[in-house]
Amino acid sequence: MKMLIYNTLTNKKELFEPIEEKKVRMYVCGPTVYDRIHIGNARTAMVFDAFRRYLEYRGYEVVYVQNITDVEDKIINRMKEENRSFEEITEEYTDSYFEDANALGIKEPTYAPKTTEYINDIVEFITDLISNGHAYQVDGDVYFRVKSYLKYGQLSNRSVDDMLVGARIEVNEKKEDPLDFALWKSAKPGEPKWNSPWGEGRPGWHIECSTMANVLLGDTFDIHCGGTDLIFPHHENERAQSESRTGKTMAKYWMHSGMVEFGGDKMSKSIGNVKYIEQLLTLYDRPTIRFYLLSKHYRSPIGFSVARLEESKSAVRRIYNAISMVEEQLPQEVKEGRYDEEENEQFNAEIEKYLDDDFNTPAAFGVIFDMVKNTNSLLSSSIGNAEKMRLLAYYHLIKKWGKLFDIFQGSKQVDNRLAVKLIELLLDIRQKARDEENWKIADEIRNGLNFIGIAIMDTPNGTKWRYST
RNA sequence: GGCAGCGUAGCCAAGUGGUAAGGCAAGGGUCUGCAAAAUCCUUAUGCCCGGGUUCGAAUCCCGGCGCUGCCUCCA
Repeated sequence: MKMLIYNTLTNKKELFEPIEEKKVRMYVCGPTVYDRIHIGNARTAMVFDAFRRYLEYRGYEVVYVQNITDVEDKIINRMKEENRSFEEITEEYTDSYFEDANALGIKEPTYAPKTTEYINDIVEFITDLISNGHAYQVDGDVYFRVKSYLKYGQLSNRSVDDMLVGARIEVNEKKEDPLDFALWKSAKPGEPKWNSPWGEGRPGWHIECSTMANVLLGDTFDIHCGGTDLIFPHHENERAQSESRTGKTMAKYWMHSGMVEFGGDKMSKSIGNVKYIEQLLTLYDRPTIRFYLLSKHYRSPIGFSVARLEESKSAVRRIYNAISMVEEQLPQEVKEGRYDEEENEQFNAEIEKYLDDDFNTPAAFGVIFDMVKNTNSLLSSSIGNAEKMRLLAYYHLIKKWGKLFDIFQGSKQVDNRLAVKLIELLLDIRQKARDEENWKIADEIRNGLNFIGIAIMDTPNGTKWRYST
């Protein structure tokens, strides 16, 4: 097995070789808890969670760290705007993050460290940087000395000289150099604060990730992930801090997921095109949203629109229908669990081939649809035992990958016997109406059931029903 | 201006040297009392434009054009 991943640090696909043979340690930049998460936040979380699932499928033990940033300017702004306490805000949005992530089928990280619980480690980290000359204190602030880290700019492919040309660098007379960034900020009245050797204050934006990654994953770990918008300055600065402190490589591979674009504009708070996951989940189910987000390569930008979600909904339904039809037509064989192993292996290998190549989920989905097509084709013709075994090979394989990526739900289980009996009763009545060619009554029942989410299919083998999405 | 990347059918999207996967939509069948969120088939002599390399290019090189992200709020 050879797995390739695109490394932002080198701008090319590289053979993935974890530090420890069977273990992968990865860090994903998680949410700042000042608001509900939107589709863009969800993409990053979902893409790397899916990649984690695949690594686990491939036999790696994955230590997956995704932080919760609960100290940050945006939280403080929100505090002021809403006149609420710091704790109220961070607790509310930490809870809502996990609620939304859970609803999307994103697995719990191995560790979900919060900045506020690592203040001592952060202070220690900064102390080390000051003592080895990479940081300096001015009044109650501490800044990182960018020019002391020779590789600064390597991750984001820019030179220190070019950065100085940019006009957006904040003028701050306390800094030795305009490029230097804050490790520790002294507290202003009313802001959350912690004690430190430099006085009361709070950590800067980047230091918490460096610290928590170091504590939980060690000086050098395998993969550092996040959205492309974090490459600069966030990841560049994290790397500078960490490597200046340890003198070692922080992360072997840097993976970045593309942005979600809304109407040609990036989904940012300032534009106001926010689609909260909370809202989205009332309109589309989890498999549809997951399929949508995973149906484009993780590194490319993805357009967000109702049309795209509708497409995904139809596509997922197609997979689901094929699976359901096999279960309906071959219930006994499905239970027995036998299938054509050669056929299964062949298609499985193809899916793995694509996923091994920089986690190409859209290409892998293509293979699933090939199997769906084969399944439907076999189902609609009279077949012998060999074909049946092929059919079952597809069935089990589609279910396997569908489950791994959670892109379709299994048959929706009916948990209400009374409801089922009522549906069956209505279908009996409808059948009687149909026998008498009373189409008005028959259609009324069909439309009525349809309205409450029950789809009716008249087939040569009788009337079938299923839940529609 | 700098850096990274993108431009493939009506829409979405794989493919990065060997002759264009897949999805949605559409059209035509099947099924049906009519239907369906069911199913089958069909749908790019061509991959932004112009050169070049090659037996062979969507794929590599050069030059354009257009688009996106980042350049201290961002996942």
